[in-house]
Amino acid sequence: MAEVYIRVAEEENEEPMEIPSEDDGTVLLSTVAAQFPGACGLRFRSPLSQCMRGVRLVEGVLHAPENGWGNIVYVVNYPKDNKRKMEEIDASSAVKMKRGDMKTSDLIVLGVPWKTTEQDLKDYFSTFGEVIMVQVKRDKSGISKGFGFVRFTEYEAQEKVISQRHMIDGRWCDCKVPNSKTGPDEPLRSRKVFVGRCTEDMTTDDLRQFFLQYGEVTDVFIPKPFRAFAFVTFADDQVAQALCGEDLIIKGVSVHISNAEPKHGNRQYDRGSRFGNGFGAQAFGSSRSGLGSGSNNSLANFSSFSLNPAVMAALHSSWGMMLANQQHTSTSGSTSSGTSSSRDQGQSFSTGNSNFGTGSASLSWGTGSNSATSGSGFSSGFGSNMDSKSSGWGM
DNA sequence: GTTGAGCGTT
Repeated sequence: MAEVYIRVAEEENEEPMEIPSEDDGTVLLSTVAAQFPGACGLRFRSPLSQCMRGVRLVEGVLHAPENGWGNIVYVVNYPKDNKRKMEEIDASSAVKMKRGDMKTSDLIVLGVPWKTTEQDLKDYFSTFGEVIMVQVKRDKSGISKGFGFVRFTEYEAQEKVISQRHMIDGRWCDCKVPNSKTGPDEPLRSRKVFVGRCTEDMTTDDLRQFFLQYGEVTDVFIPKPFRAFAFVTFADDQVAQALCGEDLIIKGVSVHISNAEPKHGNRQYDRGSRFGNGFGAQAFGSSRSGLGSGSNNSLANFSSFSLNPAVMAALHSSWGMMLANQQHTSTSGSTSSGTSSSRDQGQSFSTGNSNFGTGSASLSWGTGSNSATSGSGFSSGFGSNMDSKSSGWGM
């Protein structure tokens, strides 16, 4: 895929600047931020729905909408919904940059077919960047354990690889930073929430799209077979914590958000994980994102609210809306025949990304008449910057 | 029907 330029502007009708994509067609947030300091994302007006849509952002990489970047103008998102307070933002995003250390690490490759060799893995992953290590884990007799490791030279390649699934020798594989690497230096409080009362028609993409309005989503897990719950992991633990206790409406169904309990056998240290419901006078001690943390004493009174106001707005406005969306978006054939045991490496066809962007407005979440609801309680606290563009953050 | 799969020679 060749490098292209996408048009980006500070506001919808301002003069756009052309910004280069990467070779794989993605655009790095850092590239955007180089021209628009403090930028935290992009949005655009969907030609179909005429609503603003968020550009998918995974670990600093912006992914084109389903039909490519096209010729439309993308609008820069800033923390705190467009009101530039550059000094602060610059400082915090600088911190953020430094913190999200750009070093590569080994990635675990899960679900690798028994027959796949090191060479196969290397051949496959080399399309993303220079591969400096691959291994397939085997038992004493040389039989593959069904997972392996890969390491890239470029961090960009790593991020890209983590952000998608991989078809390797006929199976879908996931790549992640291995458990052994996460935790020690990365605080890793609960960035993950438990989503109870899910219905069977909620796909991982549905959940990802929905929760994107609150913050960057790094993982969605839906147990199979259907068990009426799911897990959603955010990039920012404060977003996750803020949602706990909420009842949110997804596809017309009320789901309940609570803390994800530590997975059995997962020795990640957790702390402060017993919130009953949402906003109890819990000081979220964590603060791994620059937003609203540190230095800004004027927010001290709101310490338990020290979130992105857009999250608050989104939380608040998510009450009465988003009913009416019961249409099942052609995701049939998903969980196909029999339960697959991992022993025989069976794999059900869990359709990857079916309903993104295009599919004629199947997802009208979070958009629409937000501003109508925002007249209530919170507006006093955060004032002007959330009324006109309440949906600007996520979608 | 409200708590997840699988995680590396040491």
